[in-house]
Amino acid sequence: MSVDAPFPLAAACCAPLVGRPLTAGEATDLSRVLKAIADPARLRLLSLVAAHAGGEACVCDLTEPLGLSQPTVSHHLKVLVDAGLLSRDKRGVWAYYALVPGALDALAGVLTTAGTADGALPSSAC
Amino acid sequence: MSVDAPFPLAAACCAPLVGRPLTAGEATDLSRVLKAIADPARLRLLSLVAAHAGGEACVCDLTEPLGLSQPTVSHHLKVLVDAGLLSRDKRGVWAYYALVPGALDALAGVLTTAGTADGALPSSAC
DNA sequence: CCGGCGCATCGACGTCCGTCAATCTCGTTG
DNA sequence: CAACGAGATTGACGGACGTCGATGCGCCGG
Repeated sequence: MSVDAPFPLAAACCAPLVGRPLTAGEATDLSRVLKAIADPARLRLLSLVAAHAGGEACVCDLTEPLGLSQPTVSHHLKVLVDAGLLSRDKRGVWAYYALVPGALDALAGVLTTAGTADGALPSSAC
Repeated sequence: MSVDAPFPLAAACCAPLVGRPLTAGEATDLSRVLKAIADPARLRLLSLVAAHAGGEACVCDLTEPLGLSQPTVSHHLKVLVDAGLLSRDKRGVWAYYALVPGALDALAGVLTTAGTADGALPSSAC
């Protein structure tokens, strides 16, 4: 029951954080996604998945580089999936995780102080 | 004693998160800055300071919009200053907080999956 | 059909975090 | 010099979070 909003990033998107004060709801939604990546283990998981061959990796490929137990890695992966940053694809016995295209870029766009007036975000963000 | 690294963003900078696996130290440094903004109250503080006239605001301007007590607001501001995202300028009795230029953009650059190959970060990031 | 393997879930424990009331410091003002 | 006000610090409390061992669930090979 640790997840109530399946994709809070969608609500946090298009809220530039700089330029106008965030409402309490916008801040809560955005903080939900930021909390998902504000952890060393989950940051390393994201980079490990992104750097893996084919852009996807299974749990067994991630436990050893992190030095964490398999249930802990599975828990962190679930947090990232619930935040809309990773996708899960179960093929046979293995579960392959991959980056959701545009998710991290949308987050970066929210933090950018340039005001989204330049070409930093082509079309995948909103 | 809650702060040991005065500017962990400097170490986390130029670590793209995507493209090569993060080391444990890089992930810890980056998570330190992300934890600073992964809070609804601190996100609203950042947007309130940025949207305030002159780009700076004192504590008395921030307690009422947030609905939090003065010590709590002061605590959150200290966290943001320690993370290198806000600057504190005490003039007389009042303490004025302002955004550190380029800090949020550097964070956004770390999250961007484009590989810093485009013109998203002009020159202030690294 | 059954044993093994990959992964998710559950329950528990220790720690960290957000919040507040109370207090302290220190410029400003009368 | 004394009183006031803005802000920082302290101590304490409740809840959330990260981690693990044990267990449950599906899929595959013998």
